[in-house]
Order: sequence, then C-alpha cells, then structure tokens
Amino acid sequence: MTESVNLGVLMFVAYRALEQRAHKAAVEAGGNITAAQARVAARIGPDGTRLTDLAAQSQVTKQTAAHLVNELHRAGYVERVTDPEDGRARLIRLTAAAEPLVHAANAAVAKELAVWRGHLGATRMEHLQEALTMLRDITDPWA
Amino acid sequence: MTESVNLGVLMFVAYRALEQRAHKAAVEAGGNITAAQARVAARIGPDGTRLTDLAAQSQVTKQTAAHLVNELHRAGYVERVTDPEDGRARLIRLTAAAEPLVHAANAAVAKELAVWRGHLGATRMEHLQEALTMLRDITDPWA
DNA sequence: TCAATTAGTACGATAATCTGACTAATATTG
DNA sequence: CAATATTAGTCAGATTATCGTACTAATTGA
Repeated sequence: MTESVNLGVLMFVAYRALEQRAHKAAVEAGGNITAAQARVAARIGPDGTRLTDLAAQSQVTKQTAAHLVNELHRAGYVERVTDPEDGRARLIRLTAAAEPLVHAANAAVAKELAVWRGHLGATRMEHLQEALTMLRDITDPWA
Repeated sequence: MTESVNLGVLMFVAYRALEQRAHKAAVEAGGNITAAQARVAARIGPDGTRLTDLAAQSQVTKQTAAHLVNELHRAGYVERVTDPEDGRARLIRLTAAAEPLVHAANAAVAKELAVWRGHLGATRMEHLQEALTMLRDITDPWA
C-alpha cells in the first residue's frame, strides 16, 4: 500500500484541504456541525435530496446517512418533506437556519480555489477540473 | 456547501475509488484490516515511520493513529522498533505478514490507474498528476 | 543544569459506521 | 389484478474511529 497510493494520497490531501476549510468556516459561522454531518449536508440539492441518494453520494450506508441526517435535523439544519413523486421517500432539505453556514462554507471554498488557481495558473486549473470531471464517469457509482 | 464543493466532490469521488479498491484488494487477499487501518498502513515507509508522522500524513490526531497502529499490531501487520536517532520515538514498520496485502493493494491501484489513463489519455493523466503534485505545496501541512 | 519542546501513552467520552432484520410503498408481471 | 419483487426508509445493537485532556519520558537549548 506504500508507494502506489501516490496519486491517491495527492487527492486525499487536496480534498481534505478543501473539506476542512469548508467545515471550519461553517463552524466559525456559528455552526454546530461535525465534519461528517457537513459532508452529507453538502450533498443536499436545492430542492431537497432523498436519503438514499445522500448515502450513495457520500459513500456511506443508508443507516449512517440516516444517523447524520437525524443529527442535522436535531440541530435544525434540515427538514424532511414527503416526496410528491414517491410515497415511500422523503426529501431532505436545508432550512433557513443552515443558510449562513452554507454561505460561509461556499465563500471559504471559493477563496481556497482562488489560491489554487493562483498557484497553478488558469490553464492547469482548468485541466485539473476537466480531468476530474472525466474521471467521474468511471469512478462515481452514483453519477 | 452545495454547489461550491464541486471540485471537492470530484476529488472525493476519485480518491475514494482508489482507496476502496486498495482496501478491497487487501481484504480479498485475506487481510483482516479496516479502511481506516489501511489508510494509516499505507503511509508507513519502507524503513518504518514514526507515529507522529503517520498521524500528520493521515490527518488524524496522534491518539487516533496510535489506536489504529495498535490494532494493526494486534493483527500482526506492524511492529515497533526503537528509533536509533531518538530514544523517545519508535519506528513503526510493516511485517512480513503485511506483504501479501501490500502487494494486492498495489496491484489493484495500478490496475485502476491504468483504467484512468485509458479513459483520460496519457497527456491528461500527466497533467492531473502534475497539478495535484503542485497543489501539495500549498495544501499538505506535512510535506 | 533547568526550562521548554517533542514522542508517545492512558483514560474516558462521543461520533461514525456497519450488519442484520424489519415495515411500508411502489413496480412488475403473468 | 393479484402475487411477487424491488425500493425507501427505520430500528436495534455492536464495533470502530476520533477527539480532548492529562500524563511520562527523552531530547534540546539557553
């Protein structure tokens, strides 16, 4: 597992850098939220997202996702509404209380990405985005 | 936290794809090892690595790293030898028992990366490596 | 030498995560 | 259309991962 992880380690480092900054910003904005909760919350779409989809995108089991969503709910950051298209399902949506956190996290990520762009140059940055987007086709069990 | 994570989500997906394949291969090779344990084990250098360094590279606290190393030790995959350069420190090294797992994980990662290269083309793959390597300068608190 | 730093451990508390088993709603299909 | 299979989510229980605080021992530095 040693040297071969190379690319994996590189992605791990970059990914964590982004995630940590987003989480830190959310906490500093007064958010009572853990990293794992934030990771799930970040996948909630503007019109709400089903639990199963959140689980798939976060790459955890439904039970884990449900647990994290429960805590987000207890903290007041999400609500559950019945899915009009499927009586079994419920859409999880961010509440108004989550807005400041989302805003802070977004700003922190944007700021960090600007630093990246400054370091890499616009061209490399675009290439990075392009390569990762293409990779998604073959690595994302969800999209 | 929604749309801005974009690049972060992309890296998350690709990173997890690699990590999961490595872990899966290690388990299928008979390894009694969890994902978190494997993540730490993957950072152990050929001549052994100090606990503090493992913690920094895995981005967890010393206590967490120590806990995972303890379990790896209990399973027989690592040993601790005193660091000749520092009486306080001990080097954590992989044992012979870990070798089949390392081999299997390496092979799985190499295979996956070959798929990536096939999908992206050699040039994009190199650009990806280059960009991530450069990013490390500004995102890795360790290296 | 003695204070400050550094490597690691001990203990206890949470948080995250999984497996297995279950209910209810929806789809499929003969 | 009724029986069956699938899908969304929940419940319960166990294990693992992770952190904070506090500590010991070795090293460094003034």
